[in-house]
Amino acid sequence: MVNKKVIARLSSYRTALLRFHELGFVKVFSDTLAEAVGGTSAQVRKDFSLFGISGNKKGGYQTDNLIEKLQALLGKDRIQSVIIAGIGNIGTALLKYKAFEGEGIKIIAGFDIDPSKQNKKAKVPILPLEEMAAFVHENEIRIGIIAVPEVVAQPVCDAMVATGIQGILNFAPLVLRAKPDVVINNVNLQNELENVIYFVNALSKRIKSSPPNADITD
Amino acid sequence: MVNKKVIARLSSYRTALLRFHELGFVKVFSDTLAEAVGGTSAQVRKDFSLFGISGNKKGGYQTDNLIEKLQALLGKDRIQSVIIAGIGNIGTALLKYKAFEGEGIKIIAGFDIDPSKQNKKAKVPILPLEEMAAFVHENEIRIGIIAVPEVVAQPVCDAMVATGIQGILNFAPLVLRAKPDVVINNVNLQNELENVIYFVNALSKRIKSSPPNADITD
DNA sequence: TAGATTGTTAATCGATTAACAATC
DNA sequence: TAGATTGTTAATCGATTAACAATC
Repeated sequence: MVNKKVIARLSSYRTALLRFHELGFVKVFSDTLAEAVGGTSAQVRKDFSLFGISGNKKGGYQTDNLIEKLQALLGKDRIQSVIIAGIGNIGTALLKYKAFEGEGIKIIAGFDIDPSKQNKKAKVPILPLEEMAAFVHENEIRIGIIAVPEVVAQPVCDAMVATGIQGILNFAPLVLRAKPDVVINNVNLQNELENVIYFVNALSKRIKSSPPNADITD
Repeated sequence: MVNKKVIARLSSYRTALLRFHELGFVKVFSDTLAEAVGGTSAQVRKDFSLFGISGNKKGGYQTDNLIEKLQALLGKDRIQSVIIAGIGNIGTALLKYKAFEGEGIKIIAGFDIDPSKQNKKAKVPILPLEEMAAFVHENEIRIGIIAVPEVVAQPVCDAMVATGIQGILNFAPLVLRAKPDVVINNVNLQNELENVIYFVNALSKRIKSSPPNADITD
């Protein structure tokens, strides 16, 4: 059963492995990797076997080989070109986000209705929304980021899907709907912060009142 | 068992309910709410019962009463003051993020080592990191956001925890460690995008090759 | 009242972990 | 070889859903 959580762990393994590789580790054990990401060795092995990744019965896993396989699974073996709709606060931050560059993620164009934000000549051109379809076709883009205001997020999503985009990372604070063969990952910054707020409150209440309660899990 | 996922659903219920309230709904059924957030009615009722929220055996739930209870649980019944460390791309975006304002989340100060970013006189002052402890104490801040570069994220986290901050929303691309009574929510933008990339690839491969496979779940 | 909906228990489903045979 | 580690199966754990008695 491959779900979001498994893939998130794969990302974590990869990050840890890059560090191990940097440190000169030629091989790595499920145990070591588990400790690095805060999991169990059984889960590490299970996850790998799910993707047909195997190690050596005694010698663990070859670090570079393992990294390569994870890179391929996560699409890190080539540059991923994406577009972004909405050049506001979040959109601008993502456009300039350094960490994406080193990770093979390239935002190759932005789209916004506001003419004052448009700039066809910039290194990363900012274009009017109407040009999105043509751009997506011409550049064979499959993935888009939505960072527009809430009220226009669903129509912008519909427009993206209409161009043939297959995956969307959404920062607008609502759950976008699309046909089932489009992958949508909703990141809601308010909700993430609300989550922290809830558990901080719950924890401090617990200290004040009596019943100890270790129920807060992920 | 209260975990992150339950609280995330509470946030979703709240958003849906605000819309229903706007539309003039006085009461709402578990069924309606479930449909709005893409869940089941049983789960809605289960979630509520977990927090001692009850409705009427026939009449469903009172919309305004329900909203109020969720607000209180999610800390929306008062202004939540937070600070942010790292005034780079992400940090700046969050500082200006409109959606926070309307949601009772107030970033009341930023911290950065770069003197060119500091500005004690701004409406939201940007201060040197060394002043964080004093500021946190003076203003009784319990929640911080980390948006600093990866290499300094853990030390900044340690510094925050040392000031007494109890909850952290982390955007640096690594899993922060802290003592167990500190709540940490890691949001890794690269990983979120990697997730989309993986499923887009997996989906397109599936179309090309034969075995249909509905295994991609959340 | 009859019908509809809640609240909760029991059943199911899925994900994680423990355990151990295979084997390098 | 002896010891250690993988790969996988079975056991456990936890979360979701189905079902239904209570009841408005």
